[in-house]
Amino acid sequence: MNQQDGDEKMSIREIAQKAGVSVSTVSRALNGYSDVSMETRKRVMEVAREFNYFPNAIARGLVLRKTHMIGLFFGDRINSGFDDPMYQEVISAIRIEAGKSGRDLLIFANSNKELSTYTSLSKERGVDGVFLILNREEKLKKDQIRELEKSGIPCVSINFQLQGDRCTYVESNNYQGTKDAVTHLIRLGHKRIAFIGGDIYGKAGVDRLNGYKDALLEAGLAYDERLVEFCYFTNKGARDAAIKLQERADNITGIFVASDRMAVIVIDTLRERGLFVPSDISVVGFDDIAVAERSNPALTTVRQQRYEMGRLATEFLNRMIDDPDCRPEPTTLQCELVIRNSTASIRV
Amino acid sequence: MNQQDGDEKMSIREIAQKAGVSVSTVSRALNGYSDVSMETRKRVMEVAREFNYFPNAIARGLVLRKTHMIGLFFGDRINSGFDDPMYQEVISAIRIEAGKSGRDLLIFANSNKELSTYTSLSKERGVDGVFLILNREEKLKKDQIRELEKSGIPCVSINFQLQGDRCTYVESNNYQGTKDAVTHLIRLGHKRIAFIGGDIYGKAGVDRLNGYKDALLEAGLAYDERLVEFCYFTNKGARDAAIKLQERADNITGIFVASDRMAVIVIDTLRERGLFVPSDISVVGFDDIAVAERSNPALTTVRQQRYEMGRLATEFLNRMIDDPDCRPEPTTLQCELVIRNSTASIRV
DNA sequence: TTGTAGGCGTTATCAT
DNA sequence: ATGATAACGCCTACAA
Repeated sequence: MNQQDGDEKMSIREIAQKAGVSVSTVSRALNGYSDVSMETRKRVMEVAREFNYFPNAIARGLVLRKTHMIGLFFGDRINSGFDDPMYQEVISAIRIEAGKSGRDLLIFANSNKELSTYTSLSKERGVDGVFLILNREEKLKKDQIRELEKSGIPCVSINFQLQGDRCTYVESNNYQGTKDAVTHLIRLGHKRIAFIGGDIYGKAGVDRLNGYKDALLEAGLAYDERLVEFCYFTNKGARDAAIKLQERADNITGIFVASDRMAVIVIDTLRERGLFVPSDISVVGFDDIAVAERSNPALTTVRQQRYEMGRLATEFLNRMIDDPDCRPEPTTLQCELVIRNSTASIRV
Repeated sequence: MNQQDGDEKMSIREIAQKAGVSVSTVSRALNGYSDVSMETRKRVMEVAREFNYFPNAIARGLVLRKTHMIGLFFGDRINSGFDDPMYQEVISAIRIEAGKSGRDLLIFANSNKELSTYTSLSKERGVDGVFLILNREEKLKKDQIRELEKSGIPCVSINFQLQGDRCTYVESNNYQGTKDAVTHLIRLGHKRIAFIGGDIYGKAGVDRLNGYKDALLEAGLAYDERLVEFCYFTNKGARDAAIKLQERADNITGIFVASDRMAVIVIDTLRERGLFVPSDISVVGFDDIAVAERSNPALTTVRQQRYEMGRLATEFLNRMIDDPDCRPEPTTLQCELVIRNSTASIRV
């Protein structure tokens, strides 16, 4: 009705009409097929531009079975996804890298679908592939994960294991990172070193515990169960763990904590109880998020390559999407120990 | 081909067949229409569950013209979206609240579409509404924003103005927040107070500058242009601004900085130049992100209601999507001055 | 209460 | 080089 602007509904049909060609010719011209005359193509492109026409991605997705959308599953509010500074940067990298290859991101958010699974949700939305960024969910939703592994949907996870023909994962070297951290404490003269882990159910958790054990072993230090606590990456968990540890085992002089967020809470808790870091106790964290550098004392921690994790994960997913037979090897990224002021030589 | 599991393609047709009814009956049964017998409905639902059937959202979107997806436009890498801790929490809130009303989030990421606009991208994907979380883009992409305002697409922006029948926005009270911060400095005895703004082009920037000016005015202090600097919320910008200010105007004893991230850099820069906070200079930031509390000295700052911004924005967008005639009033949320250790009484 | 048929906007196949 | 036409999976008149 409106002859001024190319607004409102503009379908391929109107473009065809305005350009005086058939619908299929428009499609071919716009999609860069070769079997269309220069002249026609030019005219079609002009009309399309003039009326500000872009093909409807929904209709296209229906027939092509490809949406150029990548799905993103997060864990719960506290532990991952948008709310964890560590994963935020991974996601940010994913967004940028996925964008470079012409894809958008679909964040699965709908919480009214109790019966749905990762697989059914992915199929409903028709995403070309998915990222899994979870934490405790890997234990809680084991069945869903198995289903997804077998679904044939290209899938990459961060910091936990996924196995299947069309799955792979990118992780940090949690073993080495933890071992380096604990060895650092040992070199500073610490012998009673505690371990506060996030969880013990996934590969990452196990790797970290093993890194801790092996560091002790190599230094000829005995492994003592009473020095080990787990909590689900929550503030309260960290606090309780610190207290429990301190009540259960005295003369602890060093603590490895599985995340910077928890490490900071541990330091607060110790301080409340009259123990100062690093003069009384040394603390080393994990992740190297922004607060680590700024907190007081500045945190000694294990840096994960956040951007690279996201970049590589995206590269892997892209490859799997583009080639059905490709299954990139799971990859482990090195961590780097960043020494700041929360660790010090043991007092003599 | 596979008679064991309900995997692979399951369309409404197969369900209809298995249930011994027509396609339309399945559709009606699953969508809770009343004109279908209890018996039939039950059978259909059973078959659907058994074969793990969920209607394809793409096909559905095509015919219904509703995707239950909400689009999200971010600014560039540095300033907003996933990379700014302040906006991350807003986005997190959006995700949760949108999820409650049964919608998923589409993050526009594709960077190979130079010719596209917010409007064309939104129409292509068929999102039901969009959020705009920008910063400097509001200046750079003015035309696109105008187009979007007129497009009829429900749209809510955060911390900047949007006008149109189907647009609204949620902002912080940037004027009052800034005024409170500067007044706080004045009460501490400061008279030479500088202002480092993020930008001056949007309403938020202007409001903050006005808050600064009015605080001075009410205290009978003169406004001095040489005490005002702008930078685009970048680390380098903050650093340069601090240096410029210090070289241009001596005896500054207080600085208002438009974001915590910049405030922290300003403090670093001053320290490098032999000026200590708060003993030599008081600094107050904006946002109250996580580092503010932990940084050294802990930052006095203006807290924005991040979760509430996201929640309210989502509520507004939901309303506009559900009711074409609804246009929620733009809303301004109060800020709270959080006093910590980066501000102190002026030395006598 | 149920089935039939048309259409949502696009691409792909097959003619021409 | 171009044009009909049949999908893609679903919903919704309309008819029965």
